[in-house]
Amino acid sequence: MLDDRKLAVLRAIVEDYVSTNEPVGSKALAERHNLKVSPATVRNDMAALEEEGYITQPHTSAGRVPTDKGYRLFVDRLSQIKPLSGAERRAIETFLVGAVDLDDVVTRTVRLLAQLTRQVAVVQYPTLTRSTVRHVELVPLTDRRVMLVLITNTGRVEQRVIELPEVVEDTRIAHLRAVLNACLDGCGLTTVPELVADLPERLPVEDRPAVATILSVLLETLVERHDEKIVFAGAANLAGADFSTGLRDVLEALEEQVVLMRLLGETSSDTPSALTVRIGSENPYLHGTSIVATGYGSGDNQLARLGVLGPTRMDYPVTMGAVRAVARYVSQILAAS
Amino acid sequence: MLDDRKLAVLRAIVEDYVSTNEPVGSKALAERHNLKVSPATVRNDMAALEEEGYITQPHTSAGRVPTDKGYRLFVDRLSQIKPLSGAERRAIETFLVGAVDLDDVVTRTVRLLAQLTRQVAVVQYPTLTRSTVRHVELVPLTDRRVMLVLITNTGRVEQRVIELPEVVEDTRIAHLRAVLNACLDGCGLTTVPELVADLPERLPVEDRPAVATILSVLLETLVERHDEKIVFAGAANLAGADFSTGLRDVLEALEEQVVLMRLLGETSSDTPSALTVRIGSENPYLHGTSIVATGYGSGDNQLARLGVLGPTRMDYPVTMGAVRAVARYVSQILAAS
DNA sequence: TCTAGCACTCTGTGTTCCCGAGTGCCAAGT
DNA sequence: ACTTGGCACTCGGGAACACAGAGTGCTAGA
Repeated sequence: MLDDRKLAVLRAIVEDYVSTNEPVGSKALAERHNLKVSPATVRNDMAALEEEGYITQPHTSAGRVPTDKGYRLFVDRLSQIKPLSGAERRAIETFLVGAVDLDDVVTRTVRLLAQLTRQVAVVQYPTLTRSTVRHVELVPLTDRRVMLVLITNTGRVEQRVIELPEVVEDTRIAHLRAVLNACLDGCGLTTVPELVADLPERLPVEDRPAVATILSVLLETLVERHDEKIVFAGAANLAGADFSTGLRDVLEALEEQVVLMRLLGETSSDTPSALTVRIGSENPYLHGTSIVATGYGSGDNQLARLGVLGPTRMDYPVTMGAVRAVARYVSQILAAS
Repeated sequence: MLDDRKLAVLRAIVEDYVSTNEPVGSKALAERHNLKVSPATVRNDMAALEEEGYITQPHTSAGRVPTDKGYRLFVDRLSQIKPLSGAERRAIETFLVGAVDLDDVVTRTVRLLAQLTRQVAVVQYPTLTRSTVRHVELVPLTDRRVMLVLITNTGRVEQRVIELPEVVEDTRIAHLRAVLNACLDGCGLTTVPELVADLPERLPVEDRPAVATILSVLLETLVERHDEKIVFAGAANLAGADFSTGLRDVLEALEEQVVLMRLLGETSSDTPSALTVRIGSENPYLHGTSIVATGYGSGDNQLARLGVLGPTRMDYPVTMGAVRAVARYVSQILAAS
């Protein structure tokens, strides 16, 4: 059905269209790529490719443009991920080195990725799910208020101000802190609920109301942040490219955490570290845009996802290379800290 | 030079142009607003206004459009800030109530403001300068690493991982923590440097290298965050409006902290709580856009600034009302917590 | 199976034309 | 001294039209 030459033609069409942004005709194709056949032959192949739904023509007398299906075939079988240049590698290193905390790592990463791909970069904050408790802190503020600070092994810090139901002395707070840390230090966040379940019973009865309040806030913090924060950068790169779906829709999606989450997520959960490419109408919500994403995190402990979003007409090999490289570097940085 | 009627004409021109986005002609003007004069008279006034530079015409046979100078006069003398409707007030309250921490307050505020004004909202994080230390925490991670956590009275939390030059026992860390808190608790951040200056000398000599390291990181944290974080929301609202300066430039400015800072800031520092309106070419960097901003924070303790950014052709009375109202509510929330 | 030739079909562009909104100015009216 | 109606003028933008050029599909021949 699709012999080698037809595939070569498809590849050429995708490459030309991506670089010129204009429908590509048979003549130009036969010249620029050294297929050693005439335009007429190319035309026949194009007719076949169109028949199969890999390409289409905007109007009767125009060149051909790849369809989503065409891009899909191109990504799956006709292209290979392009590794970064040395200069780009160095840029990544200098950019990420010197990040002072997790916030900083995420911010730098998303900007870096946007700059590298000249598209919109999206980075999900590392999820709490797989991380462990490094320290729990209870800071007395007044005699009725304490601040709960939760520090995880990924460097994330969560804090909450808690109104206590009754006055609690500082020494008791200090005791409770010690108990909590003894109980939770180093434990996975998902196991926290069971670990603290019997805690009130092991403490003096007069402390129980306060403990209950504190624990409920602690648990709430865990669940609440379970749906994660996502940041993006490079919106300016949208200005040039035109989307079939309005620019407005894209910008709205970017600011809508939930939508963004679904765009990034929805991965084949068996291999989270693999590159996911979602092309055009394969996406929920935003048709007309493509997404290249991957998980990051050290080794088998995948923390979250990052990726870029751009027009369907994007340079997939280069973009995939950049996303993969950045994910690796960030994983490395996070593992080291 | 400018009698009352001419001013009324200018006001009418601004209002019509803002609502229709089309150059407004003498006939339509005389009809829609009940100036009780004929189009011809209006034309004479328009000629005078144009002479003075308050309005201009895109081409010879078109209606008039306000100039930056015209908007300036309108804002300063011809309009009054429009208070919010009851529904809008309630929206603000329900939106801001239930924010769990400072991050959350800022995030909700910026979204609220964007939604309310249908433009791009910008909020600067409360600055550390005027705030005070509520608690300093030192958490041992390994025997060579500690985490420094700084909590301020505005609910802000800064953390840093510190590599110590030598192994330090946990008890010493605990002691140092106590010393630091005794020394700094409740003090203004700006006074921290002097307060800790003689600290190494008051401690055992063998601890001094570690203390020096920790203090340097602490001081660095203070200065570094002095230039502040800024967030924005509502970029989707840019999609409709067209800017004379390219959309791309605006998006780039939004992602460039430094530029955004200068746009928000640069206020008459004597009355930080007053509304600042910067119109078109009055802005640095982004001509063709206007900015309505104000300081927020409790009473005389102005913490930071917030505002909105939009096309020069914006509804100033409404926008100013929204900005002022949101700033007040946020100040209230922050003061209460 | 490939190639060359040919007639056909479009889009995009440049040209021309014309309508109408809006203006500026002048002379007459209050 | 201001206001008003009248009038000629200007200019942008849309409609109508022609046309060149790129690209295609098809058929016949190598």
